[in-house]
Amino acid sequence: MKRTLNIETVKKIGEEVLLKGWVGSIRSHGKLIFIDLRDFSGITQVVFTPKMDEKMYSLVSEIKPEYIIEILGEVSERPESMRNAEIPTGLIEIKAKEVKIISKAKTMPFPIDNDGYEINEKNRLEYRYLDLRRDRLKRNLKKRFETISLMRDIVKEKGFVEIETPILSKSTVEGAREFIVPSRNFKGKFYGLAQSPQQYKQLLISAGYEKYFQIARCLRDEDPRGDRQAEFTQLDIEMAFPDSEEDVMSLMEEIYIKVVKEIFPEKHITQIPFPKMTFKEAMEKYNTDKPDMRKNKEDKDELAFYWITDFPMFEWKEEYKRWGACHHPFTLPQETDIDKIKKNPKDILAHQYDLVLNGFEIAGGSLRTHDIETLTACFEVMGHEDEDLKKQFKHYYNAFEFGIPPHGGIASGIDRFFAVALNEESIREVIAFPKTGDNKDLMMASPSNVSKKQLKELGIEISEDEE
RNA sequence: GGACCCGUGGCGAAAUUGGUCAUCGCACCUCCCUGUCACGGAGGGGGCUGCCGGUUCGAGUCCGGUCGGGUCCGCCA
Repeated sequence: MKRTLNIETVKKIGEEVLLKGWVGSIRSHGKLIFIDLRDFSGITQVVFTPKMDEKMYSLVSEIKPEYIIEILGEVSERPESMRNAEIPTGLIEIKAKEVKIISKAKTMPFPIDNDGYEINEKNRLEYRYLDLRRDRLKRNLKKRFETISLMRDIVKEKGFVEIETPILSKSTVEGAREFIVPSRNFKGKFYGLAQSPQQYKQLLISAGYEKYFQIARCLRDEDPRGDRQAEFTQLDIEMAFPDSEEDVMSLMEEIYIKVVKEIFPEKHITQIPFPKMTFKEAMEKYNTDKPDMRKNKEDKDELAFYWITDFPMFEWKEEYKRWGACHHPFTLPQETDIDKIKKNPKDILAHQYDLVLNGFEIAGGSLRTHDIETLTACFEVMGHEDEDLKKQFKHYYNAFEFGIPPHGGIASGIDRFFAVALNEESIREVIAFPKTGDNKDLMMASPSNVSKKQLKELGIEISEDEE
């Protein structure tokens, strides 16, 4: 007999069904026993009485919470007074005829039938596979999937093509610290894990893939925060021949408006079209480049999207005593006079824009430089020696020499969006297997030691003295 | 790299100024219960208070260190 999902039972009153799932609460009244059976679709109440087969009935007393069981029974409408309006299947219940225990379960180390906010995260992360059983995380991850699915549909409709780019990439001096991966074939050399698909997507543009997108995994070896993980997901977009920044911004805007309308209908957006503010104005008025522009901060359902534009091109990096890119080195300066760029880096603005939501930066993008002279000037400002630069970005320069159209794009950190949209304080609540504040995976106990053999193959020695 | 917060049975919390205070709820085990849906009732087991050291006649309660978790700054092109 084919299995019926819990949610489908309401359509099968009077029919015999086979249900499979996890045991939730068990309410025994002696002879009459109720079990809430849980599957991915929802919960159904199953009733056991002594009328059923004697052997089967005695088996019921062995069932404990979180056992996985199979129920053969009849869907029956509940008498008026016994209906439960709280659950979608509250109108019916299953009169059990047969029961089978498929998998037993130890007692859970912490409750999973609540939201789990009060449980120490150490425990939740160590037993993440149990933590994921709770409704809150199921709901979050379902919404996450629905949103990503819709995002794909929207950009696909507009002719964008999703292309996967390498995770195993190259380490570069600019940007976030990368995780590095030792090469076995070339001892002493390392890959860098991609901190974003930035260069790849620009090269795809040069190759004529005019509208690119990717639900892309990015990795950065920086210290995490409540809104940051070493490993996170971006909706990454790039397009050739944009008429202006507006082309990119309006696309991202359209995506988020649709997502809110269809996936989060209970939410309302403060202002459409999304208002714009220059970086200068934001810093002067709010002393931050990601101001929280909600009108009523008590309102859980308010989403205040805001564009911050006209970022400076360069910023002084005190640590290295040189100029660095405010966004990234490929950003197109608003100044076309190369001499001015070199002479007054601090005054140069960039064609760069960030999307802010309730005080969180949820997207950042720019038009990119597409002529070698400007690109070279920018690198010179940032103090890279010419030779050094050519080595680092050789492929990039070469590609430019073969021609690349004007282009621009944006990347949206969707974990952050989900955290805000799902009223979660931390993005860990919208990621299935997140890591701790020092990038440990408590469940897998990673990072971990590797064998001497593995190290030898890689030509790596671990020094004994750790200072 | 830095600052701050937290650490009591499986989970969550409580223990006046350091002195029978290791308590409560949930969970767990046993028994009773035919209409519950956070079922109800009776009884029971389980901790020496993250770890190490110090102060004190005496520390869960004070001090130092350490380990673990969190928040923030740095960092995050």
